[in-house]
Amino acid sequence: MITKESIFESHLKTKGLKLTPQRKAILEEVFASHEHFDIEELFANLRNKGKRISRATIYRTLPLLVESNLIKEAFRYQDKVSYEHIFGHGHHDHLLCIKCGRIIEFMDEKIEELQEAVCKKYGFKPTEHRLGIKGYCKKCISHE
Amino acid sequence: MITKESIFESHLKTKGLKLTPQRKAILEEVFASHEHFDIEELFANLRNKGKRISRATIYRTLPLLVESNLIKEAFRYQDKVSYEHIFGHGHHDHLLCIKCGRIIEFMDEKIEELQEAVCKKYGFKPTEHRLGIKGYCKKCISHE
DNA sequence: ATTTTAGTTGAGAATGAGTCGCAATTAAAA
DNA sequence: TTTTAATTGCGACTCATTCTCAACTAAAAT
Repeated sequence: MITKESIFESHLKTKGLKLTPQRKAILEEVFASHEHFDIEELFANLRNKGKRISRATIYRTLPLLVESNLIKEAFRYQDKVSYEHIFGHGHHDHLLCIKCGRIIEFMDEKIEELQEAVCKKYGFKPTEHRLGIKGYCKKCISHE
Repeated sequence: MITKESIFESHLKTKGLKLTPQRKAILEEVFASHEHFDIEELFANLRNKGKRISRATIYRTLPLLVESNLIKEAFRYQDKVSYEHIFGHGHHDHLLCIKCGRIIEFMDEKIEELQEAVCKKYGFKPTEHRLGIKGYCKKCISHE
């Protein structure tokens, strides 16, 4: 069975790296919720569970999770990078409320196709794409 | 006649600010080429033309140009923010080659419409959207 | 004309996210 | 048991960006 642990471990193996307790703890914490998260939150959550893992280790581990295709950088908001899961989640884009910070995920197959078509037109081989729409969510419009 | 100067000046006026020589020089330099630029480049270009304007002033001025709707943040690449013109240029999105750094601008009316539709669906009032596709450009694919 | 008032600037200090060097630690392989 | 190589935490460091502040406009008020 393919689990996030097995994916992570095999990626580490290809780089001659080990699945240490710290890396395992970070992996678990990352997948402990389904929310977007940033590094500072992750650090704090680990602390709250008594895991004293240094920021440096977290900063070193997240790129490994990204390379493993388990998570990805989702967007930036107020100069912080937010990450989200890939494992167990389909691709989607984001609406981001600039007033309350709410994040709405959406997925539009037609938009995806059109993006493909654009790439084809320019002979471009995409590896990643990101569509982010900033504005005001329903609640924040009505409370204005 | 509406010029970038008049737009900038009237925006400044609404905030009780003045169009100083420094701000004017920055405005001109920003529009001196049609390329994307980052702050360090702008600073260097001004220096090369003998204008010794401090980084602080540039950092203070760019947000004013953004508020004036003359320029906008286009994308981030290697932790640098790239800006581009709005004045005199239609909206477009970007293909960014992660090998050679080439930027291809594109615009797809259909994608724009679909984004509008998504916003409508969620009762979301968009103020800005950004679609960036990273990958390999034509040249970099064939040279691999 | 002189003074007030308020915005502006440059220099450098301060901030803060992210990175790096290093000595101590761990664990697998020999 | 020894060797070897990866790993960790700490704190120093970097680098973009922001802030502070004293000196400097320039327009408005007197």
